[in-house]
Amino acid sequence: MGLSSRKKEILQAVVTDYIKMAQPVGSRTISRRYQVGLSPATIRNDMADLEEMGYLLQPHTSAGRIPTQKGYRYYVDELMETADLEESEKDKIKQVYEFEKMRESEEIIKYTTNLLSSLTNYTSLVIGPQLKKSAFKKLQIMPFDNQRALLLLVADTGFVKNKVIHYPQTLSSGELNRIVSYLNRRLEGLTIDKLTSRLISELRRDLYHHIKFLEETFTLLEESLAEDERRVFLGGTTNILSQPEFGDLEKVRALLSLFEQNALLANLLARPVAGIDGITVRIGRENMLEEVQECSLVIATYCLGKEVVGTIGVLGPTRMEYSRTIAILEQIVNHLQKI
Amino acid sequence: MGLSSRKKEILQAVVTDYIKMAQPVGSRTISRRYQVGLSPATIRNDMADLEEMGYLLQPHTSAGRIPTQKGYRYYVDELMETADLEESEKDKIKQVYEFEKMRESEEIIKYTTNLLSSLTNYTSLVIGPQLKKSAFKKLQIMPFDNQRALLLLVADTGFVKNKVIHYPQTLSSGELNRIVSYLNRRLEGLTIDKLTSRLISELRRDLYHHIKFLEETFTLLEESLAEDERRVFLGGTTNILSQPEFGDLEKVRALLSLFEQNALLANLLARPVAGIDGITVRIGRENMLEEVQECSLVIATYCLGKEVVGTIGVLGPTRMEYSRTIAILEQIVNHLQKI
DNA sequence: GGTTAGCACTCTCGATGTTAGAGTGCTAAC
DNA sequence: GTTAGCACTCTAACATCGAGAGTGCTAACC
Repeated sequence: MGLSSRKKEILQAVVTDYIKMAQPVGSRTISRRYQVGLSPATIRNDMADLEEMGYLLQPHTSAGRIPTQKGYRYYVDELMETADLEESEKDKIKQVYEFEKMRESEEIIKYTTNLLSSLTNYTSLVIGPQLKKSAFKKLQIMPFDNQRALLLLVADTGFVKNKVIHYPQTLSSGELNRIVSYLNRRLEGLTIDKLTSRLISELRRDLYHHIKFLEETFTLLEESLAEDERRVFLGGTTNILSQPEFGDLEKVRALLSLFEQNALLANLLARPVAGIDGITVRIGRENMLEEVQECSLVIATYCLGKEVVGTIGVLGPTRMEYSRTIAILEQIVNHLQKI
Repeated sequence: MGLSSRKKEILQAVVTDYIKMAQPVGSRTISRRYQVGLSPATIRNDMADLEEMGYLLQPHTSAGRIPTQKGYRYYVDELMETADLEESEKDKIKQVYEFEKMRESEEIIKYTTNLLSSLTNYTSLVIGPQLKKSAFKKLQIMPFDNQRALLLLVADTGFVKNKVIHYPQTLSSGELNRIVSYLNRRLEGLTIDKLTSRLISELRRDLYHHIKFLEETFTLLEESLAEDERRVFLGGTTNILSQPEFGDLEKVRALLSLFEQNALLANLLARPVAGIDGITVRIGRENMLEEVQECSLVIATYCLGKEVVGTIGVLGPTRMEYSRTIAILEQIVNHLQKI
């Protein structure tokens, strides 16, 4: 892609201006607003070339140009300068995580979504640390009456899953205790994702006379795995409505109903092929879902220790302030890693 | 309000037709579509009267009439006929609750919101059984290491609240156990809303050397109270977008951002002065929040035993299918009560 | 007196026409 | 290779117009 340095400059100017103004940018605008020292006519020639190469397009014959998705991609990969956040913004981030330091993880996630959406003015998506990756700590059964009991599953990261289960009246409390302590012995210290169906059927064999009762227990375990993976927290879903590209109610509808479908969202955030600094940018049609083909998604993953534990992303129009968004994500991930 | 029976008939026709068609209804339409046996001219006269009395209004001089909020109120209170649901709809409701019978309460709530919004095509709001009203079952502390522990609060309805707390290293495990069992003894069987600040300070006095540590425990208790009361589950938030009255993006924005604010929503559903069958209808400006002054809210409460435990509501345009919505709510509440 | 037919009037909505402005592409000069 | 000039194109905004729907009023009718 050997773009001449002048073409790069012009492309950069177009993208920058369009991101800021949300309006097709013409040759005159560039020559006035950016110190390229070129006349509109020259710029026009280069813009015509850039259009032919697929980086720009004209909404109609006599309008300015707007970047294509290819244009944004080139901008993100090659032209974009890294942004600096204002001190006040850095402080804001810092405060949130200092103030909320000792809260449980769901709280942290919620605060993160809010923070992220309010800083970026786009929609934020956060997937928390996965139960999957944390180690099994304890399983406990707490009887209510002689039919129902509360089943608790505790992970060493402080996660708790709970479920009301039914158990056979024939089961004596001594027997129950033996089963529970047996399960605890077998599961001790395992990370949850080791709890495969193989292990489960092994356990089931060992405890075969209580199958029905245990079934519910295992169901909970399996469910927590599946469910946990999919739970996406959203923030600032309305922010995206103030973007001029969403003047159309149909698009809004499509997007909002996507927001109601956790499974799809989880998919959207999944498999980020790490780019620079572990941040991935997906522009328009690079996203698989049709509803967001006019949107861009900036995704970061954060780690505790070595494992990737969470994903955090920002969804905005393709005309997104990429560099700023990336800077904000980096800051936030930094703070999250410390917890 | 002595409306002549003919005027009632006409008012009813206007409301019914407008609810179905979403278009101002004229005198000709009424005389054709409804068998009142009157000429348009007569109807016009009565409509002019109804307008003067404040039940109808004209969007502009030469359009048909639409009901005012006063008109809807009169319709709901006096004219509306109770609707019957289709068998298939009743079945749908039945199936959901049979299939999900044994699930935990959060699941039930989620399924209810979905069911309700899909049946009505409006937005559904559900507040679950309040932790407040359930009885304290057990408090448990599970140490992770010598600084942090997991605090579990279990209610007899199967609710679990959990929090990671920090505790002083100086605290021996024997002492910890004594404290926990002391708290359990004191709290046994109390409903959570009895756990007032008076009781807390009493407990605090008794255990004054461990104040700092316990502080976090009590904070959790108090938080669960407050938080729990506010948690509103939403369903079908996008449904409302397909209503013609929300063609305006600004209204949509206002409404959707309201949906993000749980506290406001909880307030909206609060203090329903029970009407017929425990169902309350709030039309337009009868709602306190500005964002929903062009919406109507139909609220039902459901009970387990004697206490009111939950609230369930439907938010739609003032031009809502009141009778149908009420019928659906009644059905669902019936099923909920059985659980 | 209540009801109806007739008619002139009003207002909206969509289609059509017009204009100003922005931006282009091309050509010719620098 | 760059620039100035100019004719051309397209959109967005505004005004104009006619059709259609529905009204209010008046006068006739039962």
